Amino acid sequence: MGNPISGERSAACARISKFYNRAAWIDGRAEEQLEQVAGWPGMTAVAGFPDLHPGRFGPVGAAFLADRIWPQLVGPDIGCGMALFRLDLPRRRLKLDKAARRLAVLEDGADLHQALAALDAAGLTGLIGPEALGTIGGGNHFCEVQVVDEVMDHTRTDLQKDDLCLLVHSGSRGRGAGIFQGLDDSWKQGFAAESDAAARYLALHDAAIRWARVNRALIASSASEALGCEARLICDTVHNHVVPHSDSWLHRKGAACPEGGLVPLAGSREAPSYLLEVPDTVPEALGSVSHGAGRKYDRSSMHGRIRKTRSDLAALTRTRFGGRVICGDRDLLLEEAGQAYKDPDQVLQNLAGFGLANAVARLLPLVTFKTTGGAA
DNA sequence: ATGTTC
Repeated sequence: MGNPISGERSAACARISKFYNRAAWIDGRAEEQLEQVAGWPGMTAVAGFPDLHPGRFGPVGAAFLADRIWPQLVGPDIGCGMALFRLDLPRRRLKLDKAARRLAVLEDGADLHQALAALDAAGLTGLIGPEALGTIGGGNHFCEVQVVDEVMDHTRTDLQKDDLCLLVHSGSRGRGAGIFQGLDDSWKQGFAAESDAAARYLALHDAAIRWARVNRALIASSASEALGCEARLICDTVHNHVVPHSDSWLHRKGAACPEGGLVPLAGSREAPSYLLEVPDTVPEALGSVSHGAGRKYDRSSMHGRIRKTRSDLAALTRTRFGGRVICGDRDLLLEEAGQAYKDPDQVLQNLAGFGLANAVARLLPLVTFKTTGGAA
């Protein structure tokens, strides 16, 4: 990665706060990245969370406070986030294989009329189009039916054990990536807060954020319609964005911004997810918290960790909870295997230990939808 | 991450 300003030595390193202990699985390269970014010009504070892992331009699972805007600390998927919905479908009415088949409608995206109406309601008409709206995308994105396994704090939710939920992880699809790639090279040194380049970036960024929220809502709408029920939003939290924060700019990269004091923490297809309450009482955490378990192993290394026989790959489509995984892309199926991710219970233990979050509910995966198609 | 693509 390296400091993007060659030759310029930063006067001082930002304050670095690490919210994990020795028991946490942290890749040394991610910590090196955290320390390097802390030395970038104008950086005043950085926070690393227990899901920390290496990224392209800096670590993922971290928040960065600076006097300028660094688009690479938001990354290409501007507006990516996790939205959790409650489904008004009794668990006994969910047939896993039938649900798995019906969720294939997500491959098509949203109905065009519905998409245009949703964009209009979000004030995006004329700013950003409906193409790919309602689609999940690739990588770590998914739409997952989950069941509430236990409610730990009934004061923060009306969820009950055995309720069904939908967790949607998606972002701005090609929009954010296009915005990032379309920037002139001056982004490599950060945008001065008052510059025209910053204003142009922020306008596009804000539209991508809103588009990504609409995208998650439409994914949930399509999924719940396919399952014959309705989805009610619990919270929708963004984890890739830059926002004003105490006279500076707060960058979140794989670090969630709570909504109504709540955040979903995604586990994996082989591990629980959690609904967290975030008291926001630790200023060094920069109003942020983990959005998931975090990768343990990078994508390429997963190809050497799992055998690719027909039966080994078939085993990846069933989970230890008896759940289903729909992923017609063989590479993606193993790159996103449960073992590629850290233990969410360990992540939660660290967050709770530092006073950043408490578990409200534990949810188990039942149907993890990625894609029907892809590589043969 | 990606209207990515050997």
